[in-house]
Amino acid sequence: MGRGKIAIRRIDNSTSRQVTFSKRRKGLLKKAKELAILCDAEVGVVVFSATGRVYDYASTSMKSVMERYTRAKGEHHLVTNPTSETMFWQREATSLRQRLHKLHETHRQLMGELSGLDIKDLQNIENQLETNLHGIRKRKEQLLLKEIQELHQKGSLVHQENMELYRNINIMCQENTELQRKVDATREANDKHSVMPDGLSKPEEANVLIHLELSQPHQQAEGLQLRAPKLGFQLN
Amino acid sequence: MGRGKIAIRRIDNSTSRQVTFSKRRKGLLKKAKELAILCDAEVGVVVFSATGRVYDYASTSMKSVMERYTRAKGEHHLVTNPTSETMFWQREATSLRQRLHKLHETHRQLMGELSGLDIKDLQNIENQLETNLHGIRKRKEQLLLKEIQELHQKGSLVHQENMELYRNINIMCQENTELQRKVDATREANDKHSVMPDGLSKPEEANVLIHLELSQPHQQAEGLQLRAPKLGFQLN
DNA sequence: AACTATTAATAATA
DNA sequence: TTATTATTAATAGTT
Repeated sequence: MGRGKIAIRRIDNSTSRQVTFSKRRKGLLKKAKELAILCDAEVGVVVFSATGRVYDYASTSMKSVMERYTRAKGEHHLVTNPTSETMFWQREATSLRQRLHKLHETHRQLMGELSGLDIKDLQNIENQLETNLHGIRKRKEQLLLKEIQELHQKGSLVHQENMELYRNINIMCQENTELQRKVDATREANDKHSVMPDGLSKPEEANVLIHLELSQPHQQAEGLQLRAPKLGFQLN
Repeated sequence: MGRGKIAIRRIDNSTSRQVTFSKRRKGLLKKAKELAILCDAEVGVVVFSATGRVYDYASTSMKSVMERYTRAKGEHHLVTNPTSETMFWQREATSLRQRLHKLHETHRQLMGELSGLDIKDLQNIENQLETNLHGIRKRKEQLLLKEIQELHQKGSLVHQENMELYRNINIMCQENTELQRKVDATREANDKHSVMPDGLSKPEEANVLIHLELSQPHQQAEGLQLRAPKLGFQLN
């Protein structure tokens, strides 16, 4: 795969050997990485140049790769004879790794990895998903309903407060009117023995107050009709 | 460098992942070997498949490579120290346990364990599930359609066979009739110089044969009308 | 380091 | 798994 074909034997020319080493080392590590990613494999590569420099790649960690390797190859004595405690943890790790792998598979299936499944498998997963979807939606609905209920309660409280305020306003209005009447009555009594400075000003003031007295209850009733019934409906 | 370009990420399809693993593993080990030979390097490669199988290459020996590596990387006696080895596996187990736990959590959520999730979380999961459900259904539909198509093809073949059989029957009928005519003609010739023993038997036989000859094509046509058009419609 | 003409690897397919 | 083949990727030789 170059300008020419080369035989696979030690390159004599030192320079071109160096260059080739650099290029091919890069290529090898790249391929190792790709293999690990594409195929879900654990990969470790170690390269020593002729001059003794080290280059490496490990998809997980070189330590993990080496430990796993020696264990898989049954060459424990290469390292120190493992204690029973070490062996316990090794077994633990192996077991965990298997469980993890299995769960991963299952999870992948649920997440849409469907190749190699027949109709029956698919049907099972579909049912499972539908059940879960139902659960999710039910839960979501519950949460939403709860929130709505809370909002209604708040609304109801505010509404009651409103009612209270309207009542207060009404009372104050009536008090106001009462007071005005008293004021008017007092003035009338005074007018019997004092000259009126302006013939038009008093009647006008009185008219305005009467208008307010009559219109206030009307506005109030309208306000209640607009809000209270609506809230009442939503509460159910 | 194949029929198409592929992105470097885990291959979903399990079969093609396995095939790719096999090919690329071979390629990687070959490249490692070439690098070692061409450039006078010491090379070690270890590959674990997703299922846990080990593959390796070492230009010298894996033991040599690993020892040289650990030496070069800073006198890690960790590997040879039994206590640290135990600790390594403990850490490994802990790490695996954490990953397992996390995946379990995710999985549980997907499987309907919903406590502690807010509306937003739920919405996300719902969307995820819906997407997956879509995928599942699409895949199911594909499989079913494929099956239907295959059945149609089979039906079509059977139908063609039927047509063939009908044709054969027709031909045989005609031959039969022809033969009968010859028989009749021969008998008639014989009758000219021999006395007929039974005046009714000959004409009856002839009638029956004529009836068969006429009725067979009729049944045939009916059969075709019943089957061919139906298959034709379903095939589209 | 770039640049390419070539070879090698391999993805899709059977 | 194995084989084939159309393409892409790697790289040998060169600048």
